[in-house]
Amino acid sequence: MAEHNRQEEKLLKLRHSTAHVMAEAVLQLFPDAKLGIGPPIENGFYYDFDLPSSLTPDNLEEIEKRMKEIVKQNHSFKRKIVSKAEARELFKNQPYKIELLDELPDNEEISVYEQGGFTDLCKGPHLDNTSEIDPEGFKLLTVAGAYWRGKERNPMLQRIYGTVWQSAKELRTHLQQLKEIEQRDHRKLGKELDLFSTHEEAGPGLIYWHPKGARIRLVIEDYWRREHLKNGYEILFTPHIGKAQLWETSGHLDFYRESMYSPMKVDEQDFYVKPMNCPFHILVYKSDIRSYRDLPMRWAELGTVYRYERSGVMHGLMRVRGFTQDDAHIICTPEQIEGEILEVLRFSLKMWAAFGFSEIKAYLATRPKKSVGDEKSWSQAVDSLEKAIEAEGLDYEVDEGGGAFYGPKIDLKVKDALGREWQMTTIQFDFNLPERFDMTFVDRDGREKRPYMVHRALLGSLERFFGVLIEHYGGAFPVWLAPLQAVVIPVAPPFNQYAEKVAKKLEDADIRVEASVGEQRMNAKIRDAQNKKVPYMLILGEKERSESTVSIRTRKGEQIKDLKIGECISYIQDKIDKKELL
RNA sequence: GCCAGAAUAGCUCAGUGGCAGAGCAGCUCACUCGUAAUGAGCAGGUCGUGGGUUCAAAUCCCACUUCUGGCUCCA
Repeated sequence: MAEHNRQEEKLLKLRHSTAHVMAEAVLQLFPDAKLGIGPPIENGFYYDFDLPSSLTPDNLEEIEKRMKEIVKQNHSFKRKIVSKAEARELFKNQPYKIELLDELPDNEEISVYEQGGFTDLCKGPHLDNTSEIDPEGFKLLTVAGAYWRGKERNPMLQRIYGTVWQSAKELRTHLQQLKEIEQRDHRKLGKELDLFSTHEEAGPGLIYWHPKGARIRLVIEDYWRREHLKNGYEILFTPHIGKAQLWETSGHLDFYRESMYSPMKVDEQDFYVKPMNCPFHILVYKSDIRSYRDLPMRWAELGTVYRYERSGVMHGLMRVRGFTQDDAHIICTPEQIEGEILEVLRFSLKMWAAFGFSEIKAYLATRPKKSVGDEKSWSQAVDSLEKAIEAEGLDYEVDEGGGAFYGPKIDLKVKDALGREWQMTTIQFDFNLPERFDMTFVDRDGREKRPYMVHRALLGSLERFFGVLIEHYGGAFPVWLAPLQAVVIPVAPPFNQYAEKVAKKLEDADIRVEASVGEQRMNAKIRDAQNKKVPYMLILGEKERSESTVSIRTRKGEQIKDLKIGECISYIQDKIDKKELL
């Protein structure tokens, strides 16, 4: 562990120091550049510059070349402590640095690092010498706009992102990884595999599910509904729009308006498209007097919501304006809450396992400064969340004060096949809506009491989940999810009839299958099926026809020969039932 | 929303002011072929949209739309 930390520490220094070298190179090439900040980040570093003109890819190459020269000059990184006045003199031409200086508390030690002719205001730590940077171990990747200190009112600087590693070999591995990420990009695969699209003429951030994508969604939804019904949930369907008054009661028009689509006027009334399902579920709750005997209520809905996202933030399926949440609301008594939370967490983990995700980390967000609800409820809520995480033995972090104003929450991040974390599941207390809607239940003592309410989405949204799923599997879905599970390929046209017969039998056994009886040659058909990432290709010719068998070729290229048709069907069905990859 | 870049055939892309191209996919025809591309032919475009400059615009300029990389945002 100590060794691990030392490695981390070393990488951090390397990255931070390379950022300084880049800043030096930029200043040499553009003496008027004003420096922002340049920290190390995951896999590399960035540095922000205020420059009179925008940087081009050619500039990046120049900068990179200059950096290599600097590195080879073996400058040492020298740390110096200076007074505020000295620092101010040192950075008199660097307004952003002066701004940072001004904000440092007076008692704090001010350090600067110097290498070659370049000095930067910096806490450190750094390497001892530029020679510790492998000139073939780094690469500048992209240039992007970034607001000074992340504030929208501030000027926009140009940020150069770079990656740096201890050796050229590690850099190559990282670049290979970036290529792999690009290959698996759900937008690219979505097009190649004909899964979904968006349309310029119809509006951004709105997803069209094509037959193959929709097929996968159907399988996901079917599984989701069945599991919910098996786990004590009821399923609701609610409308897509509601009157302004409803959103006033819920508080959405006060706190969430900028994320909502503009209202439409119908019969002199303003109607809003729903950005959330909760108020609708609450209306169902309030349609009757509820007894403690009725609780807990667990109501789930695949509810399609629309939220206004700023134009620059949309991203494939991951960030959209219209999406379907796998939403549910649990309404229960305070005594029931601990058990309910534990059940939700268990259910969630089961769901993730089914879809092939096993590395999961929890993030517990507690009470922020501004919040509603009493102290006792909050601490009970946080307590039940924490207990559930611990009972499931999940790795977790606490985000102190990171909860919403209306309640604490657990978010789950799942790790995909490339080791990237995605925030998906959220389990969220709500002390606000039950109050606003005056939700009650009649308790054992005959008195009306306020129930607890928990929002939860396991997969998050179907769109985003689908995006993650595509990238996790690189488009090669496990058999149970694959839109097409098998293709029957005759070696030549005379066996078309037998191919169709086999396909029919699989179809009767609920396997999604096609007979490839076109005029192409067998090799072309195999290639075609391979490119579509169909799990199984069933090859057949004279031998198979005479013996009523097939030969399976998996998309990994493995062959299983001479299976009777019935054996082939049970083979595939078994893989489907067990939710295996192949 | 902001900064920067991009948009050419269904897809991937070439084309820097002078007749709009290629490969794949599609269609037609031929072929009895055993585990990743058989061959030949045909068809396919208001060069994202609108305006401007020019004898002439895919190409230069302006606006808009959408996408990409970031920033910001995500009660």
